[in-house]
Amino acid sequence: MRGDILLCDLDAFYASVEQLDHPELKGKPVIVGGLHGNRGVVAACSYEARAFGVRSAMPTVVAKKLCPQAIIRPVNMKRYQELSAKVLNIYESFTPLIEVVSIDEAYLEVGKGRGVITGTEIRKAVQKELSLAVSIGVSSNKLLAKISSNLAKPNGLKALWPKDAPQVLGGYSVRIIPGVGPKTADFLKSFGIDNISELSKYPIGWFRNHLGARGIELFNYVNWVDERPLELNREQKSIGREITFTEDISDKEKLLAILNELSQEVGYRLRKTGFKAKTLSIKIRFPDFTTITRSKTPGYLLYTDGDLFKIAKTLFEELKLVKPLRLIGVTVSNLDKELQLSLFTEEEKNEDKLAEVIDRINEKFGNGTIKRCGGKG
DNA sequence: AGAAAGCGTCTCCCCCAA
DNA sequence: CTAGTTGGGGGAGACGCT
Repeated sequence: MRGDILLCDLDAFYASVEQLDHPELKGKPVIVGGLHGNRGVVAACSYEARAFGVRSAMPTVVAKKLCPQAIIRPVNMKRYQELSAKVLNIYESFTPLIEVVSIDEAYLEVGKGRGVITGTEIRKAVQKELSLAVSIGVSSNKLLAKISSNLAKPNGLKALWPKDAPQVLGGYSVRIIPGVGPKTADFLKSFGIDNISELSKYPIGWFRNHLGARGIELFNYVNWVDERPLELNREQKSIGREITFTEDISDKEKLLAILNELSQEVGYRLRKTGFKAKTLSIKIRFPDFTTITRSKTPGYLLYTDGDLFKIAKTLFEELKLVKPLRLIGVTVSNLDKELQLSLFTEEEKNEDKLAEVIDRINEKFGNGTIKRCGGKG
């Protein structure tokens, strides 16, 4: 039997960091993101801004109408990553069983019956050491931990166990279930289903018939059954870069030049993380917002800027575009770390192999089993 | 009604081979 | 010999997060 599951979610993370780094913003409506000519959207906003109806993903022009006095800050991803790492360090001092979901969110597993006390201590530690608020949901599975973390916000902790869930959650919209977005909610509404207790009346066959494999998962969820284990070593599956132009672009040469830039940026990040890619996709958005992607898996591993751009260019030209574009992007996926031919020098290669061997042995027999004698490490 | 970033992952569908 | 099944890979788009 596994232990208690915690979902730790930093409150209004980007906005809170801005308020932390710029104390004059404390207590004020803050919007992070939202620049980019007049085409920006809100990436994150403080609770003071939310009081005016401002939300993530809202166009800045709309947010400004709702809250003209909001202070708009650019995204400073490096800083957020730095603080996120510090938060993870604190989590690690409580348990080694951590699944990092995103920059501001992680599942933790602790001893059975220890969830509430550990969660309370974690909240205190993060507040004391980093001055950040973290909301925590506690349960015996990931689903209810996630849902109760949302009920705990802002700056709270809530435990919710499967036996209490029907009573506590029955009246809430089906949208509280992660994975039930606007489309699924609309579909359910066409059957007159709005809230959790209505949905939970349907038998498994109904879910299977109407929603397939996803439906069976949803049936389990709405009965508060969720056996998903924590994924402790999640590896990145794709690397991408995209840009929305401040004004639509139709010039093909210009678009190709931008595609080249983006390919180089993706190539740099690919090599920096030691991956090679099997697949490259380009993404294109037209002024009317219709978005398409096209991808290619050329049969050899991609890692040089030249190869990335070559494929991107081919995909772009195959589209025979005539309309102007609003956005263009490049993404690589099917990442491969094993079969890579190193770009490093021979010496660095040996250095890497040695590091790898040491890592393997320590993994197998425990840390500190072997170490390097002097030199690097 | 009008406005809509930049990441990333998931899921559906198709095709092919065993 | 033919039809159905399964599993993997590729491609496209939906979805979710700040």
